[in-house]
Parts: sequence; C-alpha cells; structure tokens
Amino acid sequence: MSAASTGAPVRVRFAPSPTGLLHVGNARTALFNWLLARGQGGTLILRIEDTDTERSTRASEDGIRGDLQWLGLTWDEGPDVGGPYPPYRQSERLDLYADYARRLLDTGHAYWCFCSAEQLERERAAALAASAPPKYSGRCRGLSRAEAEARREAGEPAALRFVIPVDRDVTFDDLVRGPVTFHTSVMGDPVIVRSDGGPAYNFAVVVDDALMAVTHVIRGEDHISNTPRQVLIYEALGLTPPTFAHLSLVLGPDHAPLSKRHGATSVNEFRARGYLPEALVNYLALLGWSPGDGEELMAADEMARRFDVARVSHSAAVFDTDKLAWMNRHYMKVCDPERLVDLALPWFIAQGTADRGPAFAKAPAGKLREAVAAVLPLAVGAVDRLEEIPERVKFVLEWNQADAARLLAAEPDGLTVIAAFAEAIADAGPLTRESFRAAATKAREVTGIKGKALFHPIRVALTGHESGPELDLAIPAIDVVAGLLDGVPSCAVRVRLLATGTAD
RNA sequence: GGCGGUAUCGUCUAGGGGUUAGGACACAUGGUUCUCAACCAUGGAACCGGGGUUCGAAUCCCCGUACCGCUACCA
Repeated sequence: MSAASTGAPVRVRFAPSPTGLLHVGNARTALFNWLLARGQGGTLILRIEDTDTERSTRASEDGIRGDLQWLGLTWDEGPDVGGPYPPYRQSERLDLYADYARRLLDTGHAYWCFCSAEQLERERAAALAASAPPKYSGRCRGLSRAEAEARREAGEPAALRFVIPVDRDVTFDDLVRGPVTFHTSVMGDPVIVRSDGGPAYNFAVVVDDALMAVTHVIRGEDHISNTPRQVLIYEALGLTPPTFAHLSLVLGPDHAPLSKRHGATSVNEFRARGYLPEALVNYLALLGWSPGDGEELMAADEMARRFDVARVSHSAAVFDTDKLAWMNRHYMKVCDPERLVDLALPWFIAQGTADRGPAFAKAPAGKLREAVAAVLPLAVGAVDRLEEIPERVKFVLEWNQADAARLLAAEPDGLTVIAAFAEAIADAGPLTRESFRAAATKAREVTGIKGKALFHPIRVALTGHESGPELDLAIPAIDVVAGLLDGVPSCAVRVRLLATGTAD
C-alpha cells in the first residue's frame, strides 16, 4: 500500500479557482483526491481559491460545485458545509495571511519590494535575451527595514517577497514520481503578498494547507515547479509540509494540453451532451490509473477501495472520446430503466420543441414518461449518448404513409409481401413478438418469399425506414406509443394503410 | 535559454533482468436462416535512439532525441 495508509487520518483537498467551468483535467484531480479520501476513510476538503479577484466569480464557484455534485464527488468540509477549519474561501481568510506574512517579515524571511511592473518586465526581457534565467534580481532585498517602512508610510506601493535561501537543494518526495530535487539558484524571490494586499498563490496554499491540516496534496503537474518554493515557506514558518503527489496532465489527440479546440473540455459540456456521470468518472479514473488486473468497468466506490496513488501513471494521457463513448454505452445499458427514463426525458422535451413532426413533447404530460419508457429499449446500446436517443427512435412517431409507400415501391416484391402480411394480421390487433412471427410465417407461406426479401418490406411498412432497431423490439414500442398518443398509427394500421394502396 | 518531469500497439494501460510483451478502446474480417447498431469470434498492431552493466536489457545506469511543465504582483 502507499504511504497514504500509514499514520494520521488522510486529509486531502480540492482547491479550484472559480474563474470558469470545471475542466475535465481538474475534475480528474478532484476525483483522485476523492478516491484517496474515500478509500482511506479520510476527509476531502473543498477550498475555493479566489484570491484573483479580477477573474473569480460566485457563479463559477456555484457551477463547479454543481459539477462536482453531478459527478458524485462529495466533500466533507467546504464553504457550503463548513468544517473545523473555516473559512473555506481564500477571500475570507485575508486576516490569516496577513498574520503569517507578518511573521515572515519579522523573522527576516520576507522583505518589501518596490520594483515597478515595467522595471521587472524590462529585466525579465533582458535576462531572456542574454540566455540567463529570468528570475527576480533581488534588488530590494538589501533595503533596510526602516527605509522600507518609511517608503510604505509615504504611500509607495510594495509587494512582499519571500527570501529564497542561497545555494541549497530542496528535495521533496513525490508520491507518484519519487524524490524530486530543485536547486535554489534557479528560483527568484517569489511575491507572497501582492501590492494590492492580496496573498499570492504560493503563499496562500501553504498557509491554508497547513492550517487545514492537509496531509496529502494531490494536484496537477503544472504545480511541481512551485513545490520547492512552498516547501521553503513551510520551513520558514516552522511547519511540516504535507506529502505531495503530482498528476500528469490530460492532453488532446494532437498531444497538446486539452483545450476548447479539441471539443468538449468542461464537465458541464459532457453533461449537456448526454454522458452519464458514472461513465465520465470511470473513464477519468482510468486516465492515469489502473487497478493492475485489467479490470476497467468499476463503480466509484470500488475504485476507491482499490485506489493507490503510487500506482498512478507518470506520463501524460491523451483523452480518448471513443473510449468514453464506449463506456457511456455500457453505463446506459446497465442503468436502471426508471432512472434512464428520467435521464432521457429532458432530451425528448428539448428536441421535441423543434419543428420535426409529432414530437413526444406534444404528448399529454402524464403520458410522455410512458411513451419514452416504451421506446427507450430501441436506443439503448445503439447510441453513444442520451442526446442521440430521440433521433434514434423518432421513426416510431414520424411514420409517414407517403414516404413508406415510396420506399416500399422500390422493393421488388414489396406490395406482394405487404398484402399478404396485412391479411395475416388483419384481426391480430396490437402486434406482439409472437403474432408478428406468426404473421410473417404466414406471409412467407402464401408468397413463397423469404429472408431479407420478406423482412425488408415489412420493416419499411412498420417503421418507414430501411434500417433501424430489431423489429422484435420496435413492434411493441410502436404499439404502446400508438395507444398512448393521438396521431401515432399502430403497427397494424400502418400495414393496412400501405396494403390498401391509398397512398398518393 | 535554464531547471524539472515524462517516454510499451493509433489511444488508455499491465508487466519489469530470461514472457509467444498481456488487457481495453479504435480498426479489419467473419458469425448471429431481417438490416444498421449491439453482441460473439478471429486478426493486424508496441517496448524512442545510442552506448554501458550483465551469461542475458523492453526492464538497471549514462548520453541523446522528442514531448510536457515551470521560469508572473495567475492559480
């Protein structure tokens, strides 16, 4: 087992910035935290990192929370549920940061920097041009405390910088990568308090993770280079760093970090396209993790039971929509029928408002559910997403006598077959699988036509299409819906209309 | 540029000093006395390159290459 199973109870956190939608890459980070917490009987904290007041919005925070809930990634402490270490929004923890910043200043671990943005940018550009590491020069480090205070009194804007020790190796043991070492010579003194008084990321995380007693920090690989700075801040504050685990990034098919131009990237979009949450969760978990025995289809709680951060892949993974689609099909197949009706209903309503014939949405409210339930088996297993279901089953409603007659005319023995079939089912009433088989058999005996030449015309007569779900499945659905909704002819009626040749 | 990370079928991955290098998605072919789809069967498909260590390297070490990240008063 991983180091996670030893020592104090696991406390992990997911700390999104509320600056937009929840990206699937971040959702995966949240998921891995959740898996560790649930697998170890630990605690998952939701912390909102909204120190970037320019871009953070409450709407985004609400959206992220909604997406996490939809995915089933529950948290134990957070801005909405509270917990023993409030508050859980960084914007509400400013006093805490000020306090710790003061400590660093007082102990000589931080100093005021008065350099202007333009000045900094010039130096940066110059360093880059000279092929030198573009780190902060440390110019203000030499300022005396008294002089700095005087300039601040005078109203000069200043940022607080953390002192990076000279010539030292900083090593931390990454749970997924093993020991990682950085030398301090490549790090400039990072800003920990911006000139507007707000805490900078590298400082706020340290204070928060320490104060919230976080034991494991599981986050994206993009933070790995920040980690040594944070370790140094822990040290300066006399705090013990948590255990780190850095997850590789999620890439698009072109091997570039997954972004909008690759299509859907936010959890929200996947939901809108008709993916089931359990499919997305299962897929995301397998992006970088595997239980090791080839098992792939697993419920979230089972994955949690088997999850081990140490088994997480070191390399970046390409997001494969095909495999996600396969999983989604699977989860639609095993979904409880009642639940699937609830999930599919909104798509029938949304798409029914379009101008495409007698849509389900026009059904009497009480009957819509039953109609969708009757028709759902035709689509399960045949479509990738909930969104595609109405299109797949619309033939049940949209049967059109003229179209069917036209298709039938193209069949060599079309009329002959249908005439015989109609006679065979004349008094059968609603078709069942049994009576359908019997009528087809009779039609074959009468006409001598069999196989595809027999069934194809029947298919056209019943569905108005040349292909589609199995007739055995379609027939009961058509008849159930015909009984429920006005204007939908039953199977028997469809056949009779064509057989009597009244079309056009 | 510097620093850090990563490298097994097209993709996700298992394995890890001696294996016919395994599975899944996708793909191809066939089957299911009605078609797509689904389902089932079969098949093609991989250890980045070069050195070293070793009886033996895809596996350990080094170098190179490629890709990714960081190098912000964004997180």
